[in-house]
Amino acid sequence: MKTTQRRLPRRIREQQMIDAAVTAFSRGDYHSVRVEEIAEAAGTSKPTVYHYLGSKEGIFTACVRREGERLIAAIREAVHDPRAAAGDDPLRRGMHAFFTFVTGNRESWTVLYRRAAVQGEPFAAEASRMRDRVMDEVGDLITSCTGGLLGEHDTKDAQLLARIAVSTADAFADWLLDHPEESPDAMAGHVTELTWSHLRSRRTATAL
Amino acid sequence: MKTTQRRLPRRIREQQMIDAAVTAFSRGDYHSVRVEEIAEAAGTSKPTVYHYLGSKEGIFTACVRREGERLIAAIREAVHDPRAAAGDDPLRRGMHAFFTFVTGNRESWTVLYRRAAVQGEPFAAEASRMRDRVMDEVGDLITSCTGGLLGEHDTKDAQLLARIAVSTADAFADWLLDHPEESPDAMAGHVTELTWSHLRSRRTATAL
Amino acid sequence: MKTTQRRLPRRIREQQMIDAAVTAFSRGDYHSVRVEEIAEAAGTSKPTVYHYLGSKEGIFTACVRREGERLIAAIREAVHDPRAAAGDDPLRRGMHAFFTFVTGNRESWTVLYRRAAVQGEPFAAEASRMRDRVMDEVGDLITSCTGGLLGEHDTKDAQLLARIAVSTADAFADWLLDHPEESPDAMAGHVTELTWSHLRSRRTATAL
Amino acid sequence: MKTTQRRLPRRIREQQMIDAAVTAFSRGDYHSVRVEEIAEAAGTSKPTVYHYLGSKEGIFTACVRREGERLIAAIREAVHDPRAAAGDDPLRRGMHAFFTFVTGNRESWTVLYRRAAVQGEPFAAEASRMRDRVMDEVGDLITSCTGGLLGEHDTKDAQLLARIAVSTADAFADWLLDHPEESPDAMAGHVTELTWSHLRSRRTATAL
DNA sequence: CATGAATGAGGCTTCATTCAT
DNA sequence: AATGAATGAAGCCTCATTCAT
Repeated sequence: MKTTQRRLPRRIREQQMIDAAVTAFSRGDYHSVRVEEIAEAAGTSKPTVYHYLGSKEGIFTACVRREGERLIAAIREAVHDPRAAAGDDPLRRGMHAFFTFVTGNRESWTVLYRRAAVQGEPFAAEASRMRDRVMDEVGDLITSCTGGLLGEHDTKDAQLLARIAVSTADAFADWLLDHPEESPDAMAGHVTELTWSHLRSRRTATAL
Repeated sequence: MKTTQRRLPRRIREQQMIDAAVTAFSRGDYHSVRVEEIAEAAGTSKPTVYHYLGSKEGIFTACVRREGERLIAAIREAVHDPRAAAGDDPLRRGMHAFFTFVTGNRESWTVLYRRAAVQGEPFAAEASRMRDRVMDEVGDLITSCTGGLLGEHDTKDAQLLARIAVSTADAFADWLLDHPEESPDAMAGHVTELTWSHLRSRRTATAL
Repeated sequence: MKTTQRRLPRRIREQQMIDAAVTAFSRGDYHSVRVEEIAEAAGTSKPTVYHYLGSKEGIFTACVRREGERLIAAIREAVHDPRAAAGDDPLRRGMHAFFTFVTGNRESWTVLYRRAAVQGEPFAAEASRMRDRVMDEVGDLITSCTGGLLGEHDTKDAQLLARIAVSTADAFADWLLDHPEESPDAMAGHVTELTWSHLRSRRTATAL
Repeated sequence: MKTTQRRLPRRIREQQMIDAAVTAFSRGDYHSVRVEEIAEAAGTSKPTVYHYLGSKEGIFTACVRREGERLIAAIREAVHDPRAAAGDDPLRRGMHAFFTFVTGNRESWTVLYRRAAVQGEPFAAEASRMRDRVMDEVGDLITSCTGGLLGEHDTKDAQLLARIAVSTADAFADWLLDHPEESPDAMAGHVTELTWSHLRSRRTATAL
């Protein structure tokens, strides 16, 4: 029984396409993905995909944009969550949301983080930009939650810490894949812990 | 005037080809690299490349193998360096060698670490194997240098720490690209520092 | 704000479509024109265009037919113009009308004269037929206005002269594009002049 | 029996390709020609065509260039022919060579003269340039052979006359296709005759 | 050893055309 | 009357790979 409908409104089809594309691009390099496989997975044909998303690069860009925005939104919502307990740590909440996204949306994360690291290919430009925006978001999170802790070079230090946090989260997420017995929540705690620990060690060091 | 010689002995030509290929594969996906461009960069023609390395996959495999072995050898040599001072920390020396390789051989590292992260492509198998061997090497390094510190789950914990160390090193190396004012040596120290710090924090935690 | 009206009577919409199509077909080959662009320029959608004109070939045919008839009608009206002065030369009037059309309706003329010169394409059949009808019209004009001047092979000679007149008019029209300082009227006079001059020279030549 | 050889030197294959392409482009619009048909007609495969000529546009450009140069060379050789009789008219010789080319190389002429008249397509740029060069060549021919006859606006007038001569030759050549009984030589004579007759009529007119 | 010549296979993209509403 | 949705078919171009010299 095919559940995929014929004749869907554009908005829905477009999302299905991006869903399929995220999966495809997470599985292999940009160049190893064939547009046809995306079309089939989305229950349509190549021409429709081109009609909506313009080009293979357009497909990729749409993926990166949608998933990047989702991740950033997830972090922000967690940080500003009005239901959070009063004494709760916003940095912890933000990092938790971040790690939850990274582990719970492997495919999105792979596209965002891994596929951006290619030089000189036009399709990588958007990915690279989005990668930076994500890094900045985490950096801002750290900055805004640790005022004063970092000393003079706040922004720069926060950026480096953000990179470390992100790559650590990535390593943890990878680890989870091979070790399903571990609890993601515990892992999330550790990412936050490590970040805090780095922060504390910065207090004594004049510069990293 | 071409400086590349005609009629070189096989071993030399092969190395030139692999040099060219590492550069090429570091610049973009496996699929975005054309065999012809490798041949040209190596100062030969396509048929010769095929004669020596067999296929595109063979070229890639040769790259991964050579660079992987070089990295592993570099770590081992540093750890067992007979010229090292008596009180010197072997873990520190090993991590330093590792980080030195990662930053000093960007192209090799990119091929080794980034191009391996693709599923379902035959060419990725060797890379994935080599990636694991590198992780294991770092894991062994940690294990052998911290006997007792990690508690019961020594090996497993060491592996996780190795992953974090490697991904952190990768993040630092990236950071260096955007911040040339930082000293690679200082960064190397920090990678080691962070690893140690994680190790210490493990002593108190019941399980990661 | 779209100025094109929705829900127009069929005849009007059809004319708008043909207008748009003539413009489109004058700009490039038959094959370089997309039906969608015609639909858009006509303020409708593709299905409507198909509903009215049947197929791309149908669109092209409609253009050729309409513009061809317009040109022929223009010549005839000029020749038989009841308001023309008594001693006026009908050949001159006809040639003038012809040239006026050619320069004043560049797009129509381009479709009629240039797009017909393709072999083996079904869409060219109608254009070719219309091209011949136009030639014949000019040939008839010459024949009917110069009875006796041409000698025995009247019709054949008139046809050749018609071809020369037409291609000369085309050359003049092209020339006008690059030299806006020239007056179309003067050019029209010259086309007629040249035709007359050829006619006179035929009188003495035994055979062209 | 296939006469086409496998494994030909590049220079030869390239010429065969251009031969095939001229034929193909003369038969229909640029867009109606498929690269594969050119490859087949040249006894090769598409990739080889692309390897040598780069792109469809490159194929077209190569045709226009080669045939244009041939035509221009033919005119020049005829004009400067050292074997020509002393009292012979160079204009007549040049026009004869021109007309001989136009009728004897229908396909080349069609590509040069007809396929250039498309706006806004990149492939037409070279054709347009070559078309102009041919016109200029004929214009120069007229100028250099009629010093003083044209009055003050020599160059401009010569250009207009060149256009008329060319379009007339085109009309004659077309006519010959439908009337094989006519002698090309006689036609060539008429083209020259008409050009001279126009020239003479210019002597009295102050400006065309 | 070395390479110029050649191609099968496959991917991106476009377009005329139809359907269902 | 009108159109948003959808696609089969086809064309341009690239690339890994093989021969024959």
